[in-house]
Formats: sequence, structure tokens, C-alpha cells
Amino acid sequence: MTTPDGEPESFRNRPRRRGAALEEAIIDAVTAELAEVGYAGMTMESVARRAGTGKVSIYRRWPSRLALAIEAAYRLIELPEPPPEPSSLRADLMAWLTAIARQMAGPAGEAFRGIVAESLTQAGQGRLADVTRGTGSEQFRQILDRARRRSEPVRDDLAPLLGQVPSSLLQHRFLVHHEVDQDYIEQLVDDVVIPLITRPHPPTLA
Amino acid sequence: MTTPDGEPESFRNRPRRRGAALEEAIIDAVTAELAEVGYAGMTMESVARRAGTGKVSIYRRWPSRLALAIEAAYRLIELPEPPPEPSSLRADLMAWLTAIARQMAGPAGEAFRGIVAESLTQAGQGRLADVTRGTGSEQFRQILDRARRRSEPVRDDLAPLLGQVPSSLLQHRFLVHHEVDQDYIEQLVDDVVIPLITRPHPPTLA
DNA sequence: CGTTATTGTATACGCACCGTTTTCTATGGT
DNA sequence: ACCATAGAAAACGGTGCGTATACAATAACG
Repeated sequence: MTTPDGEPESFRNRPRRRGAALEEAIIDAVTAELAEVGYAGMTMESVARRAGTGKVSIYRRWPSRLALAIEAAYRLIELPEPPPEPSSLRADLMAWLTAIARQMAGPAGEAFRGIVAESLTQAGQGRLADVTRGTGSEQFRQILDRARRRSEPVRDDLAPLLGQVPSSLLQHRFLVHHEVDQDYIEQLVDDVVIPLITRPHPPTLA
Repeated sequence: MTTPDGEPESFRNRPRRRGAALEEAIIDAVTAELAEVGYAGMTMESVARRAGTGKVSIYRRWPSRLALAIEAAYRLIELPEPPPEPSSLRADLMAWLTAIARQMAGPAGEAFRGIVAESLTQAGQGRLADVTRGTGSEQFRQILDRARRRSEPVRDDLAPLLGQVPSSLLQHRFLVHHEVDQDYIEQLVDDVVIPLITRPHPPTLA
């Protein structure tokens, strides 16, 4: 395998990246692979090749392919800002769920799909419960609080389970249908979430 | 590898099963493997060994490991009978969802887990949407009809999405938490499903 | 009955990919 | 200048899917 001349067949004679720089290059490669071929198509070798490094440097930092995807997911996910304050319960809910759906359409969604698949495959227990927790209830509660402050008719005695309903249904839709369209979000908000959390208008219903 | 004597090292000199008999033996082996080691731990070789046959005989009938699990799932799943008629909306819902949860706790649940995982892993499209469809809405609608016939206050103008809510949430719970406890079903029925589908009592609420 | 087509049994193989090991070499610290 | 650390490259072992090959038993057919 002695290359007489031509293309740069080796990275050995090159300024060598270390530490944070290399780490970032690896995560960038993971993100690109997730976007292009998805978690299923992403192999440790393809990530290493793309990052211009070797598998060993990856395994020195993360113990498995799954851990790599989780790390990428954490870095990719950014919690959306709630809309500026002249807003409404419905607008807040739509913005929140739409932002999640948009993230799911990109590499973060591929990572999520892979994490779920792996958590189902491996006998390894519900690391999935950890990953998904938090994303769901916290932001939802904030939206409800904001609506209460605006004196919108949000119930005060909400059952704990309700906090998980929106994100659970969104996730389920994503997993089963591979994507979440705007129509679904609208129905979810108008036909499920709002009816569940608002007090019935006292006189307005015929 | 010439075995001089002793144990029966080969199936060559034995009444040979064919057709339906062999097919059943294979499915039985799949079911047993699903129950014992789950879909992830079930290999084609382990199924073949357990069924006392070879991989070729399996691949002659089913094209892949996934297809095998789907077949087993179809044969395992039995739709539960609704409870006898002096019943109630709540009782019907509890019985229905409890029956599903019970199935999920056995080999059918393992098959389901595997099918979901595979459908997420393979670029193969949403065969998952097919598998899950039907299980959800149809039985739910029958329960609602029965309740309406009993003059329970079930709304008539239910949004289409509502038909999928109970089974979607149950499935999501199963996938994320690996099992569905009775508590969850109770909350699902009392805090989500019934509030969504019943008309608010006209005078009873303070 | 004997011949032939089909199908089960047994085994070995190619392939992909994970995670590891080994070897060599560039870089940073002192 | 030296040495410890860590990156690059390549090869390996292991597992499991799906296939190919060789052979034997059974069914179907004359």
C-alpha cells in the first residue's frame, strides 16, 4: 500500500487536532451523518472518516454509538423562546409544539429516533424515560402559568398526567409517522390540549 | 465431527415435518424466544435450534427476522371481548385498555417492541403506521357507541384525532416505560379520555 | 413400486458493523 | 531535549443476518 504520489492518502503528516477541537469535529461529523443517512445509516467508521480521525479517538470520548447520538442530540436541541408577551394560550402552545416538530425534522429528530430504537432493542432499561423527561412537562407548565397570569380560563386542578399528554402525543406521532405536520399540531392543540386544560365557559355554551 | 454414538446428534434420520406442522413449530419457537429473551435477543439461529430445524426452512417462509416477529404478533394478538352488557363507559374503557396492557406484558409486547425498533431503524417506511392502525380507533368507537346507546353523556361531535388518543398514549407509555401499570390506565381513563369525550354535566359542577 | 420434484437438514460462507488491540507518530509539557 | 499523552491507521475478533451448497427424506406421479 505504498502510495507513490498524488492525493493526500494520510492524515499523519498534518497539524493534529486534539481535545476540544477534535471533539467538536467529531460531533459535527455525527450531526452531518445524522442529517444525511440517519442514525441507522451512521456507522462509527463513517463518522471517523468524515471527521478525519480514527475510531479510537471517538471511543476514547464516548463508550458507544448510542452515547454519541445522545451527545449530539443534547447539543442540537435548543429550547424555544416563548413568543413575546402580547400572546395567547393557543399561540404559545402552537409555537411550542411547532418548534419541537421543526427540530424533529432535522438531525435532532434522527438522533431521537435512534435513541428510541436503541432503547427498545437493548435490554438496557429505560434510559429513554430520562431523555424524554423534562422536555415535556416543564415548558408546558410555564405556558399554562403565563396563560393564568393573563386570566385565560386555565384550570387549576390539572391532573399530573396532563403535563405529559402534549409531548407524548407529539412524540408518538413522530415515531409512527416519521414526521409531524402542521395539521396534526393544530388538531392536537384545538381538539385535545385546550379542551383538557380550560374551564368550560360558564354561560357561553348552548 | 463423526459422533460414534450417544445422543441424537442429528435430525436427519427422523420423521420429517413439513408444511403447516413445521410452520407452527417455527412460530411456537418464535413465541417462546420472544417471551424468554425478547426480540433483541432472538436470533434466527436460536429460533431454528429451538424449532429443531435450520435457518433455510425459516427463510423459505419469511423473508426476514422482522417478518417473523410480525407474523407471531398477528397470531398472538386477540381482540378482547367487551364486558357483558350491564356495563358502563368507564368499565368498558378500563377493560379494553387493561386487556391491551396485559398483552403487551407478554410475547406480543416483545414483538411489538421489536417491530417498532426495526421500523425506526430501517429506512423502510412506515410499516409501523399499518401495524398500529386498526388496533386503536375501531374498538374505541364501539365502546363509545355502546355508551351512547346507554344514554351516557358521550359527545357526538368528536374530533377524528380523539379516536387515536387512548391507544397512542398507551403505546407511548409502553415504549417509554417498558410496561403499563394499572395506575396509568386509571389516570388515562379518568383524567384524559373521559373528560375529552363526555359532555360536561349541565348543573352538577359547582 | 420406482422415478422425480420438492422440501427439510446440515454446514459453511460472505458481509457489515461494533468495539478492541496494536503500532507508529505528532504534539505539548517540563 | 526528553517524555508522557494522545491522534492516525490498520488489523482483528465476535456476532448475527441472509445466502449458497450438498445431501437426505418425503410426496406425487406414473
